[in-house]
Amino acid sequence: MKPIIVVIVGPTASGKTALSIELAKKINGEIISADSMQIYKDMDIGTAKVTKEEACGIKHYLVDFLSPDKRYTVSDFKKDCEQAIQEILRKEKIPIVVGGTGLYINSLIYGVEYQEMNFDEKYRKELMKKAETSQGLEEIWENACKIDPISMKKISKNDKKRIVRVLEIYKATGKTKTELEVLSRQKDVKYKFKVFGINLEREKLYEKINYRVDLMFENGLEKEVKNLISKYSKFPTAMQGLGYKEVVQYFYGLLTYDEMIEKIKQETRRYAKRQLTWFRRNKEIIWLDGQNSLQDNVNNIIKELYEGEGNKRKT
RNA sequence: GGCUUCAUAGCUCAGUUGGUAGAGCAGAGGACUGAAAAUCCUCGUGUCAGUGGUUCGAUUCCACUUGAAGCCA
Repeated sequence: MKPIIVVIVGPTASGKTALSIELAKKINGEIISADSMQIYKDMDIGTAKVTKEEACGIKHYLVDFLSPDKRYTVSDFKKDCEQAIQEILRKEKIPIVVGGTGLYINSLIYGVEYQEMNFDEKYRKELMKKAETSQGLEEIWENACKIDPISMKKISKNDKKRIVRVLEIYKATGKTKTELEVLSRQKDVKYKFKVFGINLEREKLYEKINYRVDLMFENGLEKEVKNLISKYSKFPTAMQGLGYKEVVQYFYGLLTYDEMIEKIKQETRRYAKRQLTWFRRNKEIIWLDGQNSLQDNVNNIIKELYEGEGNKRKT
């Protein structure tokens, strides 16, 4: 029988961290983060990383382990996450995967298999440069259509990143994105995932987000960003983090202090909306009301896990 | 108190030489397989401040009322 893995998703500021820790205490679990920004070291406040006190001694995996000048991708996550799952299971504990990065979550629960592939930075830069002009963009769009018309049906003419990706895949592997996706779905999923989603009324969620951004500044986000840019010289992905780029713009005088705060709040609200769109698509998610008490939601989760087991035994 | 200007979508404002209106922002929905906190797609009816008048017809012209801003006392 496949081991059960608990997965908790939800938009930013919905209360995933607190819930996962309470749950871990109750069911003897350990936590694996599925968050594309919390992986980075020296980025604590802006990513709302768990603090030592919050963690209550519960072990967290895939948090705070990578230098911000390093690249990290879904395929790395998939590999690292499965390794962490193995390790937790070996200790006879229950893995709890928690995070808001939908792409990472999907790679895990749908068992996407990634082939070995080298990243060609020069080629990407070349393509991105071409894509800057509308003529160049048109050109690479046509190339991509010739290589992989099936994938291109779903990709907008303006979606630079995805067009570039189609070309990158072909250059690196000689296969099309469509072919790779077929290969990626060949293996069975190794575990049984129970996915829980936290949701809140939109207004309540936005209030929490706004409050959290204010708190980040009280806790010294500016100082954190200052330290970050003095310590590292390049940020292939870390500077995509919400909050970080806006503080940098503020340092350069491109935004006033108030504009910076408002922009971070707004971008975070939009991000939360995108996350909800992503998770709502997954019809297997069991939704929890973020306004319930932690204990209630922990109990709801445990009940679902137990019922799942019970059904298995009967059949 | 007098004069002037303004009053249109949640906000900032266009516009209609009289035939009931449209941008940006905000917001909403969606997509998503190696950058994903990224990237991209779609969506605009609102007593055109109120009341009356002129007119076949007024958000547009006129009068008054209300509110805001400015100038003069």
